Amino acid sequence: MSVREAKKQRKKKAIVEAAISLFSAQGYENTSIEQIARAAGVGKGTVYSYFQTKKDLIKGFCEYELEKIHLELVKRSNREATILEQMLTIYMTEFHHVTQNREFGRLYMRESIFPKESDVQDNLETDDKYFQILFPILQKGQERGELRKDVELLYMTAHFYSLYIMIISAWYTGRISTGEVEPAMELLFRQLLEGLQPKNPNSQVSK
Amino acid sequence: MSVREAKKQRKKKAIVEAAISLFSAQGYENTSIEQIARAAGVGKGTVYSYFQTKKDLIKGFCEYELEKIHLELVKRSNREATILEQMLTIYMTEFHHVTQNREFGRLYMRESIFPKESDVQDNLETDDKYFQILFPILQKGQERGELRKDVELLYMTAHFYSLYIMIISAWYTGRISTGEVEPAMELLFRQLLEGLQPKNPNSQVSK
DNA sequence: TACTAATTTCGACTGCAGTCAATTTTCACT
DNA sequence: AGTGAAAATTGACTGCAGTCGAAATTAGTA
Repeated sequence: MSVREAKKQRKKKAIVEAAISLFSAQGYENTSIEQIARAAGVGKGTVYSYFQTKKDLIKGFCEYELEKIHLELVKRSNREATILEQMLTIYMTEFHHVTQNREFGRLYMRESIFPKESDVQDNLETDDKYFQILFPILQKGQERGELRKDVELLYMTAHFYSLYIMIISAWYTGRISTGEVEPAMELLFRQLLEGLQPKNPNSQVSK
Repeated sequence: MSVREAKKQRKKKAIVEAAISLFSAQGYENTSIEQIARAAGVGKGTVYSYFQTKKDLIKGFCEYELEKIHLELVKRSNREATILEQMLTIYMTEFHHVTQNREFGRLYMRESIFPKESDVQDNLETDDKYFQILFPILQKGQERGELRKDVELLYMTAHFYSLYIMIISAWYTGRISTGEVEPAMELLFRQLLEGLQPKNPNSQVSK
């Protein structure tokens, strides 16, 4: 790596670290780019040559965190568990990280779920990494007969992911507390697997 | 109504209308509060006495639109149709309005699904209106034996709503086109009703 | 009507995100 | 080492969101 490249990497890292540390200490809104620049020992313009907007700084951090989460998931994964258990593990691990970084998580989800026209494509590769984790699990579920074979894997992931987003939203809006997340997720996943229709329309029992 | 009240109402309306017209003409980002104020014939400070932030102007507009949507839904609703059909009608009507106001819809969904800590409670009442529309439909579905009786109505709505958010997100991120929304929604809703598990784990047929 | 208190309106002001032209640093080649 | 082109860095500058205290308008009272 050339001297130039090395310097760039070092500076980029310094900027992200300064940003995270200041955001954590004073909050995102209360931290100015100029503060970050000074803390990182560079000029304001330099920050903008590495990150196009202030929000991109968050994204830099979150993508780094996601990397860690994905590694953690691979380690934790138990291929012998049921689909329900594996999905719960995956999404609860993810949720755990969100609780650790509530504000960052919120800003990140906003951007990745409803992105500005202009930065749509950035997120697509992050999604790919997700699919790489979920596909084999769900595929195995189909092979084991736990999941229908006539539902495409992409749709399978969509079902689980949509419930995850929904629950996170309910948590952010205060409709459910931290402790209620896991039971709610389990119940919703279970209902998703079983379906909302009665198995036998004429003989259902109220629970 | 006192003279003062009447004036306030008129001004508020003038401001919202000026905002919508300018946002539509030049986009949200390219419109300044000062422009809106001038167009509405008031001072900048006055705008801020009616709306706390620029985003609130969007919310004012969207809530007005939602009102219209809800009325439209009540008119359109056909209580004899299947749950699948009714849910499709409701969410496709909503989606139609989103397509008409792509940018507003995006900003609104961001705010309502992942709101800032400080304005969480504003959205809760809007949600109530939703439930008022969905609950009776789903309840009837339960009575008719189309839906399980052992799933709470709140959870029922959560399932459908979560898929809706997911699809909207897929549309905003360009993963699916406008024309693909309806078939995707129908397929996902159908899968949700049937469940992701095979009915009979040992005798499923690949489609 | 006249006077006072309460409410509303206003635009000058502050602070920050993001831009850009000028300057400095790095690199490739002699 | 010396030179010129390319890339990186910088902070002064622009434009706008949001604030705030002073001025104007309205309501209440006699």
